[in-house]
Amino acid sequence: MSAEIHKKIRVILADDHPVVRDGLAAMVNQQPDMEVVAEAGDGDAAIALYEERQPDVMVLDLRMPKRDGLAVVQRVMEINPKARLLIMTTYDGDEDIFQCLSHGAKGYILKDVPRQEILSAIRAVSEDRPYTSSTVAAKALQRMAKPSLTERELDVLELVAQGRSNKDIARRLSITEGTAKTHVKSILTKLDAISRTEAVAVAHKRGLIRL
Amino acid sequence: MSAEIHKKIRVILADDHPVVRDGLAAMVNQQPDMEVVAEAGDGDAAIALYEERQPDVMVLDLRMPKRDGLAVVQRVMEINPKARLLIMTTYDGDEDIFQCLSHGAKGYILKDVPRQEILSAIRAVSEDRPYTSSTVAAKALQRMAKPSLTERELDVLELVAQGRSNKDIARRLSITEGTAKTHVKSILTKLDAISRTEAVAVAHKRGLIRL
DNA sequence: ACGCACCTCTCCCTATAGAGAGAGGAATGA
DNA sequence: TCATTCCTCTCTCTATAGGGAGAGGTGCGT
Repeated sequence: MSAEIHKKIRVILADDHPVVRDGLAAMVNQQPDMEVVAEAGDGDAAIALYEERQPDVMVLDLRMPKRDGLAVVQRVMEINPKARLLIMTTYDGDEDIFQCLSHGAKGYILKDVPRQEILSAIRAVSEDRPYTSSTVAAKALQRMAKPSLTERELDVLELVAQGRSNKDIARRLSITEGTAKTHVKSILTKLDAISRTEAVAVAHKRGLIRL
Repeated sequence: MSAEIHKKIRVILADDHPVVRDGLAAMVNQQPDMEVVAEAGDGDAAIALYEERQPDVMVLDLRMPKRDGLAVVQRVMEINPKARLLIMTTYDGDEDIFQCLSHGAKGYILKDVPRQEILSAIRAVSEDRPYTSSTVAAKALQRMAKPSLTERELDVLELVAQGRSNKDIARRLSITEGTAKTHVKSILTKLDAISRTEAVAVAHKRGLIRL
């Protein structure tokens, strides 16, 4: 083996699909300048392995069992504010992108990008350079111009998305029906929707809710 | 243990994520009894390559550009009613499973299964034995007890899911509002939902609509 | 102490949704 | 031919949704 002066980029892969981990690991380990030091199949494992192995880069899927990618980003950034995290996922909703990037993820790419781009992204992030494709970045910028929902509104939105009536929502949240309507109304306004069903469609597209 | 004079199982992989194809291809090619003879990144390519290479097994993702997995199943079964297709996807809705299996797919597995199970499934399907994990099979059976939506109802459902009003739906489908309401009503009955928003939630869970 | 955002509640009003009970025409297959 | 399913349309009636315009309480940061 040729003695490299520089250390290899140490990578952790976190994705709940074994096949994806295999594919990525093979790609990464084939590169002379990087290596996979651990793999995680859920969010808790990702956090534990991050602390244990202190990798240069962690590649994260968003939807994982136990703890989703965003929660992992938040926790890891608490542990190490200089962590270098690359989100690699199929979800391209404004909200997911915006939340991950604003919580400190260094890059965000979609799973359908060509092999080479994934490796470029890992290298960029390892050097603390942000890597986000232009379409993804555009969505994050769009999202910044949109009003955020409050926590309570998100509570209500989730129930609306389940098809609950205002009366039902009120009961579940221990508020009056009128208050539930008030929340629904501001949700409609913020999402620029005419009906609750349209609000659900918009919210889903933006990644505000997971059905 | 009979001498292995048999030809290898010839496999085509169809998935729009290069990483997944890589992972699968590596796994398959590592086996002594199977080999990948082609890879497709979209539905049209999958069909074209199937005809050209006549593989023993085609592994299919459901959501692909140009033509989705179900459409590929339908087309390939027309071309060759004895085709051996294995669906490998993240979507576990009743409808997807039911439709694929009833159109002749031999197996249906989820992407989060362990490596070994994927290989077992490919071997089973290559021998024309059905392979479907118990939880997936259970959903297909559940689905059989549920009423199907008509084509027109699916048209309406899609617009309902976009948040359109009955009046709007009527305009777009060139029918009266009353007729739109009739369709919505039977959708609600068939999906066992109280409101249109709940119907959308149920339809999404079952895989009747893609948001 | 003040503004500010949020959550809560109220009253009134109109538009829409959804239940119920039909009925006619077209296509399909037994 | 007959039975069935689907699509279309009509009617009435009630419940719910959603717009408008407030107002009182909290907690927060300045």
